[in-house]
Amino acid sequence: MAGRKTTIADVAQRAGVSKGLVSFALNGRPGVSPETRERILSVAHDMGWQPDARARALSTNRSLAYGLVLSRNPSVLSSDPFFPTFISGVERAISGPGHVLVLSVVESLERELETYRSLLESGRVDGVFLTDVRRDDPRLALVQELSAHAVVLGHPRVDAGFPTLSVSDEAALDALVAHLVALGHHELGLVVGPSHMLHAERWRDSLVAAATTRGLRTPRIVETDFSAEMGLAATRELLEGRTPPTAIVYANDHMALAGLGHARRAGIEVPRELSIVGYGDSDMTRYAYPSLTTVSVDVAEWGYRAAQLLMSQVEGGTDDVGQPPPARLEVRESTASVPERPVGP
Amino acid sequence: MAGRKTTIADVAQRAGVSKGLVSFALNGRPGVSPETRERILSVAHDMGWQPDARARALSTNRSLAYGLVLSRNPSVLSSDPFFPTFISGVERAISGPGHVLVLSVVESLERELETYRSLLESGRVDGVFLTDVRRDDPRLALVQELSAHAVVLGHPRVDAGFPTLSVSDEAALDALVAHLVALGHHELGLVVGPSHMLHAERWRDSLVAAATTRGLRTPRIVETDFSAEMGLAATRELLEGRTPPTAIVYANDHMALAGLGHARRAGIEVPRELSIVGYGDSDMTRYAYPSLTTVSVDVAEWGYRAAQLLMSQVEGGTDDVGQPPPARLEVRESTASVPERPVGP
DNA sequence: ACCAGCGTCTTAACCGGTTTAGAATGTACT
DNA sequence: AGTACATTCTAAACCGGTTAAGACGCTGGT
Repeated sequence: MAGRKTTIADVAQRAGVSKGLVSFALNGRPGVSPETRERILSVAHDMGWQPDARARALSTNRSLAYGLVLSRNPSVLSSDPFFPTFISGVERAISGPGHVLVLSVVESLERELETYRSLLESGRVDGVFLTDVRRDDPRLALVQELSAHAVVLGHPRVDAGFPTLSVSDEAALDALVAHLVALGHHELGLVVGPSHMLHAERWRDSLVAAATTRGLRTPRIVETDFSAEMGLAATRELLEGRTPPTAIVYANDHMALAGLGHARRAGIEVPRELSIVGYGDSDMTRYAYPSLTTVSVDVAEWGYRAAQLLMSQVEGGTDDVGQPPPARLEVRESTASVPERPVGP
Repeated sequence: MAGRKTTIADVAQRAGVSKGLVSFALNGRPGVSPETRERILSVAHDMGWQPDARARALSTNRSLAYGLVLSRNPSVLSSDPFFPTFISGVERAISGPGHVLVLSVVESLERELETYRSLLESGRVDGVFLTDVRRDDPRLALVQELSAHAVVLGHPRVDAGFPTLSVSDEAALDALVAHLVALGHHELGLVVGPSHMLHAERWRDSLVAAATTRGLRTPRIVETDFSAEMGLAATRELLEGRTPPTAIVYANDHMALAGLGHARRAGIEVPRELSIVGYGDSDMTRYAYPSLTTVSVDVAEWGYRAAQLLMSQVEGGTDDVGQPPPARLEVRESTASVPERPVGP
């Protein structure tokens, strides 16, 4: 009894009109008399008609789908709150109009590029999100070559012709440095992300700039891949130096938490002997002890706007959805006055 | 100069054959002479032909896409390592064959059901993953009604006719209880997930069973929604009771970490005065201080097999991919001998 | 009475693949 | 030579929608 799915032709036959008219009626286009439209709609409803996404995609040359490809390695990905949050924002924007997100996780940059290419060339998606933009990122060239739609997440330093959406965090980072300076800190340590990622580079530059304009020495910098493991190693490296920093700022929260764990294990009291600062304001920063001072970024809103921007790009509109709200400093328990004597052996 | 995408018809014309034959050649089907096949393939390659996923989906009635709908609230989702890890496993299985994952995040159970329905009815996906199965879960009826393909993540207690894939954890949970008993613990606290979720219920039952068979009193149980926030509240509730437990087992790692934070804040030393156990073995358990004793679940492998199973279901095959490896107890620093005197005021 | 113009509806092509029926050709067998 | 059969290929229908072009009837103006 299940039978075949009811198609637009079934509806047309039952309503006694042509396929084309049914299509017009269902899409609310003019040229259908009110009574007929009414009848078609009710027949379609009675028959439980649902549009076939594939057929529609083929004839309109629109999939109503958007692609996101993640190339972070699984272990970083698992503890990174960015993507789940970002995605939930994206969904909030696209699910209303019935659009859909195609997500891909890959293990290498080559596969990442291939995946973007195949998603776009096969017409599976109408546009893509580009996150973690790198220097000379081949994805920008690819998207341009395919003259596809894209939204870049990151900072406008990227000179590609794509709309860009970024959370401005200079002010928050400057406020953070001001906060640390007010607490008496002179020696900052920075645990940064991979320098080939533009946003990691920019984050570092913002902090260095804030530090120097506020009269601090150039911070010690250790580069990581954003993983908790490297966050831990970076912490150790910083603390074992000749003049260990009295405050360490991490490029994400879980590296900061790993650093916090290391400090405690090494018998260093946080924040009395060492101040620790995260980035992102993920859920766990609130529940750690001490709770983590961090920089709050409204990632869901970022995703929401990025999706809106991408949709409007595809529609050909030039809607300006506006930039997401700037980052905010969130002072919690992990930062305090600098200890009287430097930490260390 | 970009021009239109090259279609199969372009290739046919250039190779001097019919559309149909090109299709046969490209799909490696018999009935094409070796030389012609060769020629067609090389022409297709030269012209940079790529199949159009939409057209193929329409004519084959297969989208080569699979759906996953998450209905957890964004804050839980952001710190939950399950899904990113699961998804990375899924991707590893499906991306080879060129299939794709459609991900959706919704805010309510009604929307969840609607989303599954629309994904399946519109033909956007060929099958779905069902996670977090609940009692009388309407999704099972839905999938059956649509006679769609699905793989259930969770335990075979579900009597639906769908293939089920679950990580067996009874042995690990029993080993965990044995471990705690060996350390002298008598009073266990359990921080469980929502009781309407079958796997939460099952997790609780397994632990209660292990506890009673090992001669412990029935553990105190507090139910949560898996969020760190409720994990914290549950910890407080347990510790403020008349006879507080000497060990608390949490249904996931980030609740355990929140509990750990609370204990430390309350001046309770872990593990000297209180043992804490997580579940899932997420990355952060290693980097916390003390590092968290937990139950290790190979979620990526679970996702990998689930995807394989789903693909084989859709192909009509009855491949048995086998169950994922069982959970393992991972003893770290957060469990130790029971304190001489009970904790508390 | 005629034509213009409008609103309503149908026809048929089209999107880019897959697939079935059958044509054309060659080979083997009787 | 005639038939049976396999191989290779073509033509055309089909998947389920969208959409351009045009048919048809009605109204109103002259």
